[in-house]
Amino acid sequence: MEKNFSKEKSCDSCPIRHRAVCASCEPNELATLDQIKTYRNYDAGQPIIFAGDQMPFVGSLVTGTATLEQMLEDGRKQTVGLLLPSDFIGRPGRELAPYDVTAVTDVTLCCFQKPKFEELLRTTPHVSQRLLEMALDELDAARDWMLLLGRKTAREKIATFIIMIEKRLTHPTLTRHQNERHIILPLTREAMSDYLGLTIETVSRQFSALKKDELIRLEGKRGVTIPDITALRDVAGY
Amino acid sequence: MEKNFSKEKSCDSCPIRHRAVCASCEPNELATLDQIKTYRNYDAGQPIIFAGDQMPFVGSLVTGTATLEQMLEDGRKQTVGLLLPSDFIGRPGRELAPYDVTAVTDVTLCCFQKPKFEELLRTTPHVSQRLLEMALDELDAARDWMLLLGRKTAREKIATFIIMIEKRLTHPTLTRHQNERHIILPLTREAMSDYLGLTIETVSRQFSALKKDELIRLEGKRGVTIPDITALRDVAGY
DNA sequence: CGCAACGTTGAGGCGTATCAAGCAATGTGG
DNA sequence: CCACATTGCTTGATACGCCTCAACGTTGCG
Repeated sequence: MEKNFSKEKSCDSCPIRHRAVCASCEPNELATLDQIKTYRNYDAGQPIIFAGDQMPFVGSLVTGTATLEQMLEDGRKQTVGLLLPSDFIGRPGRELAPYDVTAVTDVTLCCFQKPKFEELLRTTPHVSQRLLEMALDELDAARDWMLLLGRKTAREKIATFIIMIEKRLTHPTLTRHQNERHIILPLTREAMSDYLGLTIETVSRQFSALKKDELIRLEGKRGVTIPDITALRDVAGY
Repeated sequence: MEKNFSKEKSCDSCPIRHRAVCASCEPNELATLDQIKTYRNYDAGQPIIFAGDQMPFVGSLVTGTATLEQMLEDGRKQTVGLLLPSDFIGRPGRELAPYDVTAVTDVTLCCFQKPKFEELLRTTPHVSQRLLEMALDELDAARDWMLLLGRKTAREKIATFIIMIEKRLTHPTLTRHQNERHIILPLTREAMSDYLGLTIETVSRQFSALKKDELIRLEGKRGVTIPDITALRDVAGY
């Protein structure tokens, strides 16, 4: 498992350099960040943060996929955020973690000690502006997901999820045949069910139904080919 | 209907002075805000902003209640945010409104011209810090609502909603008998159903059921007495 | 091979949506 | 002041989508 990042890597070669919280930093600001950053690795399935615990750090997800999740006492679980490379983890100005964070694939984080990062926020407007921008984007994403959870059918939920993953994982430059797309799902059926407010069985059934209607093809457990993405977009209700 | 604010009111006597985006402003910063603010009034039911339209201003809700809502083509609607006094409306750095904003009671806004407010954000760290803080709070609220929409039963949804309204509207100083509370619902049954991802009929039935179980008493259409708020909290699943 | 983890499929039940009727409060015009 | 319409809410009967429980299939690994 050595596609992980070593502690010595510089920000210049960082794959999320231009999308993460550091995106709009000047070279000198980047140098400051460079000094206080540490990489951490987690294996698939490992917890990263527990809800209610002290948060030792904030940071950016560099590689892999993680989920933000919330539970009810009786075990019902809802995933409230999907963290992909460049997403920010943690909240400056708050002691305790509000949600569980779990690695769903192997994960590398670029972490900053919280007090030092908060200091930076006060002195580096580029960082605090970028963080506000990212927080507002996440707020929009959360609100879009509220429409899905509250009003969409199981079929629409699955279609919306596939479209969303395609949008976030596919490079816009690499267009294949006009409308065909191919993705590797970053989540298991169970993780998808927690994200979509469904059961694992319903997720499975809807994947089968979309396949039967030739809106998707399945390759193994994780691979999905979308022969006509506009057709799938119609099913998603945008 | 002259509980509305006149354009001449100063920030000193503003009811949301210490909770809104201006909360941590110094007197001189407040003076700047004072110069660029305008009050606007809307009647109950009136639209404030349409999704997709140019946003002419940003601002704070001073009095009344408004909703942020999103619609699917076929008319299904989901309320994605409840705006109460001190909440911020609009997003600096974005041209178009992402959601419809509707006044559900008579509403007064304290508006700032967008370009001038954005200028202020760059020059007044107290404002941008406060805005980040508020955005992160809203993000947490949206994520808590995702748990409700994705995993809670209709009964739990109604109980959670009542608890949430009680928390946001009741002054913490004014405690009545230990566990008894009284609220005036700011929303109609229909607006509640859109917020909770239910139908109006289900909302009505669950209110009746909670009443039958003596967890609430209903006074007219909008009044609710909660004889034992801890009991209701148990029903809400917190 | 045997087992564990993940996924699929089927049968039946439950909770909420849908459709429909009626009630209470409020407003309107003759 | 009364007939009538309107709006917001409640209640009932029925339908249906998703959940629950259960069995089975597939893949990967010790």
